[in-house]
Amino acid sequence: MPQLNGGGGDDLGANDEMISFKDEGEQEEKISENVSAERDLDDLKSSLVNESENNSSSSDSEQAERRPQTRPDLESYEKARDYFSEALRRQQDGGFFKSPHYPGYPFLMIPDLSNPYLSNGALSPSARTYLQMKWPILDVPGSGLKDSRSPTPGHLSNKVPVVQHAHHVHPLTPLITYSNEHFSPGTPPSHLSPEILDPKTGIPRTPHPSELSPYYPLSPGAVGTIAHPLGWLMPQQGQPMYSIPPGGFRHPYPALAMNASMSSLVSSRFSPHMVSPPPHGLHQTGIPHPAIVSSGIKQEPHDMSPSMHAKSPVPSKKEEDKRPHIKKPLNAFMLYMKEMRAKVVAECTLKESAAINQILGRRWHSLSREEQAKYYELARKERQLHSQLYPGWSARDNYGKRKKRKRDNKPDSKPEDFSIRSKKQCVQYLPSEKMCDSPASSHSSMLDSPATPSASLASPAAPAATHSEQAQPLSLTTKPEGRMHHHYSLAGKASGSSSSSSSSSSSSSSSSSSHSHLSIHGSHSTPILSRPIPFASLHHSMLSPPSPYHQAALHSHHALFQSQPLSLVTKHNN
DNA sequence: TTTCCTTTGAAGCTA
DNA sequence: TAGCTTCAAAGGAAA
Repeated sequence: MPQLNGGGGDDLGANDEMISFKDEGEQEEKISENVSAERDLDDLKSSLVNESENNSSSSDSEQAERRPQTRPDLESYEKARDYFSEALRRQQDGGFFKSPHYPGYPFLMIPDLSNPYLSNGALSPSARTYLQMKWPILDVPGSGLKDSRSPTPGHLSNKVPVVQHAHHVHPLTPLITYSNEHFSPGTPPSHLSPEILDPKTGIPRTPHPSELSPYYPLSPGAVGTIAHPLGWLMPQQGQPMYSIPPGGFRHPYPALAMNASMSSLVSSRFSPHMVSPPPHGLHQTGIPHPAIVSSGIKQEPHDMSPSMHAKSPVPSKKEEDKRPHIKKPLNAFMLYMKEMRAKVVAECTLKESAAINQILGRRWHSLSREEQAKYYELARKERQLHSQLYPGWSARDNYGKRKKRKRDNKPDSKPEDFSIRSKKQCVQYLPSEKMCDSPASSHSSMLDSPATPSASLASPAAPAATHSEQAQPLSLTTKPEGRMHHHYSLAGKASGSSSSSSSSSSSSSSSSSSHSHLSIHGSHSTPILSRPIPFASLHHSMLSPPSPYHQAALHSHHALFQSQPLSLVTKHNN
């Protein structure tokens, strides 16, 4: 959401972070973000179970009432115990699950990138500081850069026996593209070492390539030829986001080559003049930007041939096919999602990305404005880097690369029809009341999200108007159909006010994902201001002073949801 | 094997 | 310019 600075720039926007997702009747203090997150997960899981179990028989209210009971007492107890113990442990560990530490922004904190190490080989304080930042451009899979306090996978969660990559990945690891440290000839300082505990032996070990950041990963082939230093570049979660084709590193000691090229990369990125796009889609460093992928949507690293260019002026169809697919830079939420996904997965057995994404979306909204601002800034940097690496690239280039979704091929579907469809589909991942309240609790984030990253940076304060969507009763409705926004556009146009159409009944689902329905959930930033400001929003954002606002918002939020929440939750039966 | 689902945000497109 | 669409990640589920 565009930062409305008019209001004095102070954050009216950070309200949502103050709104914790609580179970019905839960009034106790928000113990910790972890706990609430755990609850979210639990709720989501429970709701999923409930929905499948109660799919066709129970009414919304019934289900809502019954829902808490579906959770066995024992399980609840254990979960609660786990929550607290986990929260306590994490606090003791330094609060890994506290908001990630982003003391500043990389470009502001690079005192001496060319010589990060002290004479004794230790990382200089300045360099260390830099490394702890997220460097959007330089992706250091070096999860090892993670805060030393970060728990190792082994103790992060006892629920997940397997190594959870993200756990030893620095929160912003995805953005750390390259680090001198990682490409230095020597072994990284112990405190930055990517060591992780072997789940079996408990002995620290060098993480497997697959456990490292996927952001700028090497191709499997490259991996095999590169020793430790480049291990930092290994994919984290199987599928590399950005791959380096074989031959990407031609230097016998890629680490050295990378190290040498680092300064040029850094300087080029932040020097006044732009860097001309490297040939073959490779950066000057010889490492392609993560966004470069082969022509296929999900492409393999080896698909990229040296002959491929990031962008050719007038490519023929054939050439176009061969041309590497330059992915869009990740936005703030995507960066956050990449970072947190593994954590969410680790915290629960839930594996479905759709469900996880819902949780992540809620968490995202629960983040403080400052925390979100960090991601926005990182995303901005990422875009900046992307634009520098691929000056001619446009998001349009990727249009049509994906196969059109079926729903897109239903132009004549009427809103009514659509709603029907949505009812059937939305159920699957809908966590019930929890999900419903999530939008309400979250609206702030979108409000907070800067229209432009720079704006957010300049004034992180969130626009007051945006808050409006908070506490929107309508937000309690369930999500109809994924991708709804595509369909909703019809309804939105017809109704003029999305809220009216979607809110009409509990059955009709509003989609948090629906852009046209933002007024309901307030999930999208940009258009919000133009839309009617909900009463709640006025109440929350306009009338409440920034500081007290959090409290007010929280209270309002709870009051609102306690008064009318679950009834609005609809269950769509398949 | 392909597409869907789900999330938010950025950018492109359209009227 | 407002509003809508597409794509970005991820991985299980469904077709």
